[in-house]
Amino acid sequence: MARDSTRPRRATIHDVARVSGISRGTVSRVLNGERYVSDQARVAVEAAVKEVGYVRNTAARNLVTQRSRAVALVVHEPHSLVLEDPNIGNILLGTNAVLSEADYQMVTLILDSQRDSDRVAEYLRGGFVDGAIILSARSGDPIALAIAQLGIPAAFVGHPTDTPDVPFIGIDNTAAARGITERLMATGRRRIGMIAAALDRDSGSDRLSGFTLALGDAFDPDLVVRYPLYSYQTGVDGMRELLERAPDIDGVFAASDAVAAGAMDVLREWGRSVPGDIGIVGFDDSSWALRCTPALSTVRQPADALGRRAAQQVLDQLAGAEPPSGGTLLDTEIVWRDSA
Amino acid sequence: MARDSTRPRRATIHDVARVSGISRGTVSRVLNGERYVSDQARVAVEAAVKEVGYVRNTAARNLVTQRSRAVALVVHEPHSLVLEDPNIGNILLGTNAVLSEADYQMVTLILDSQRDSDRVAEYLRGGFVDGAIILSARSGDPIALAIAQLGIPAAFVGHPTDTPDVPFIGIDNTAAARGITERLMATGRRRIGMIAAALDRDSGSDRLSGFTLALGDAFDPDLVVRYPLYSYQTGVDGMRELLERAPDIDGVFAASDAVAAGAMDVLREWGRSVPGDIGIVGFDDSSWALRCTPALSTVRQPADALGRRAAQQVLDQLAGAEPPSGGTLLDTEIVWRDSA
DNA sequence: GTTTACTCTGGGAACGTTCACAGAAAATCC
DNA sequence: GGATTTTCTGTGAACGTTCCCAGAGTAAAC
Repeated sequence: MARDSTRPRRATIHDVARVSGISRGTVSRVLNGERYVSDQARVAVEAAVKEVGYVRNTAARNLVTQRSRAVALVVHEPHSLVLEDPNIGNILLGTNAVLSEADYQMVTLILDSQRDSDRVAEYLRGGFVDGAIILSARSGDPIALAIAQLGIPAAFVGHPTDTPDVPFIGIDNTAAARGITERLMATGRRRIGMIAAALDRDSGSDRLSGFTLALGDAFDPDLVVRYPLYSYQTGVDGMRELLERAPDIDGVFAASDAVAAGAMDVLREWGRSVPGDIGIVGFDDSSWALRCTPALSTVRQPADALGRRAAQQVLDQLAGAEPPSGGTLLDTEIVWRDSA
Repeated sequence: MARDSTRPRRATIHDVARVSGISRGTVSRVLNGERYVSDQARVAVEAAVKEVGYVRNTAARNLVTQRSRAVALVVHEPHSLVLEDPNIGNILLGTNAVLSEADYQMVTLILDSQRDSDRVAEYLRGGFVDGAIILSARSGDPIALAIAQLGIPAAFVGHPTDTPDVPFIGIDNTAAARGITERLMATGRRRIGMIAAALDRDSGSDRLSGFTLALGDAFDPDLVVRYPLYSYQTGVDGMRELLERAPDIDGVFAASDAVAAGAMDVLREWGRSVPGDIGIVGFDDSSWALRCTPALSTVRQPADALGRRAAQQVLDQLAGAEPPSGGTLLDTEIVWRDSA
């Protein structure tokens, strides 16, 4: 290619050594801010670095130090969900913030199919990254096993793992769901239903468990409808089904804010007032919540903090800390607004 | 750290050579799928690779080949917008799909402040990546200049650049806005307003230009309200302002779907029927559009394709192609639903 | 004044690949 | 059957760092 011939060879540490009249070893020490360097040498090196426009070659350094200063963020979700899920973006930002502050790169791996899954294992084994943060909704994820076997510093975001060696950062979906359901019950509702979703994921099944626990004896299995996805459409379909099954329903716990939004639109359509006729609560405190009319009561999930904590956990392991067995559950918070 | 002592040294190409009884050079040829390797040697090497669990050391390869097989995705947006913008996620997925198919890594750099901007330039110069894809909403972005100076293979997503050397992939916001406005006029509306947003970005100002062009002599500056962000709240505030200024308004072009959603909720509040009393159109064809009632007529923006094309453009340059001067504008499509 | 400790420097070796080259072996050509 | 081409293989060198060691100089301790 034409541009290669015109682009000058990049300056190396040897150029800096030559120009500054200081040995390669000392230049390296200056570059890494080590002790035992005279001021005189430091100044000379810094001047030479500027003069020749030196910037360190990452590959060479990685080769000799046997690390890459990069951490993978593995997003193991069907592609469509990556966009739907209001938390993933925040987790990503949190992770990125912590890593870049520690001068680490974030390498994003988005994978869907089984084929990809093998590819990822390959990367992780290949030393391309020093550690990994895995976003995965399901327990028993094949990636989990690969990570545990590799013994690479890692952390899961989202749910307890089967592998005690790999720590996780998550929230207690069961307790949170129970909490907001109890709060809904405390408003005096008698016939409370749930639009459950994503029961193949821990978050989905745990939220249903929490709901069941809260209701106790008052639990009526007929008032639970089940759908595969956390989505607006799930809310639309689920609310219709609930209204047909139990026209006297007066409270609904929607498995996510998006679900709640769909449900509220159906309620409006059916002429039921919220919170007058029926109280409704969601989960996530995503941008959906404020956009509903009336504003949605929901559980705030600290997505940004999840990402930050996971990144920090990996950095700690990289610094030599033992990974805590088990994991960390971050606190959720009930945000009570006007929908119930 | 304890785990280091237990973790065995990783197998190298030398181990493969030793076990297979084939020389290092030939092993390398097998690994890279080069010609001039006997079947016998190939089989022996493949067996040995499996036996010792060999996986190539990326750093060593990068060092000698002088490339990293990684491309940076630079997202230059305030953090909050990264989440709000319905297109960024799709662009990211498109980019990721193309890169990973070509066996390239995607390194995501999200930056906000000026400090970060310097850091990114440093990475790009440091050979950490072979190329870069830059998502930037504004022309005149400082990153643009840095990229152009570096002469590193790159592509912009989103808008024309000031730097002719760096190609861009975008859409023609002006033409698209003009198109949908004309379509709205064709439904017989007489008093059409616009809720304009993000006029500091090319997309925002171009959409306003398109609107102005479409209306021609019928353009009434009083019927344009301006807000800083593409958001639901902008739609709420903007629609109220328009209704106060011109109670007889019968058509609205909202600068984005989110804006349109906010506007529609205000219209419902004010008792104006859509599309009976007033027709409304948006922009993006994001998940907002279908979620509105009635479903929103809007302009479909091929976000996934934008990401794909940009990635392909960078890969082509990496393969030796000359970057096209100027750029590529992808087609948009009017999606006509029920809101107008 | 000798030991001991600390500070600073330079250069060899190594990290794990790929590439270029030379030469052997096999296939093809006249 | 010799010359030429093609296929295949092994080895030395290089990529640009960091780490380690040896040694020189200087300061502190006895």
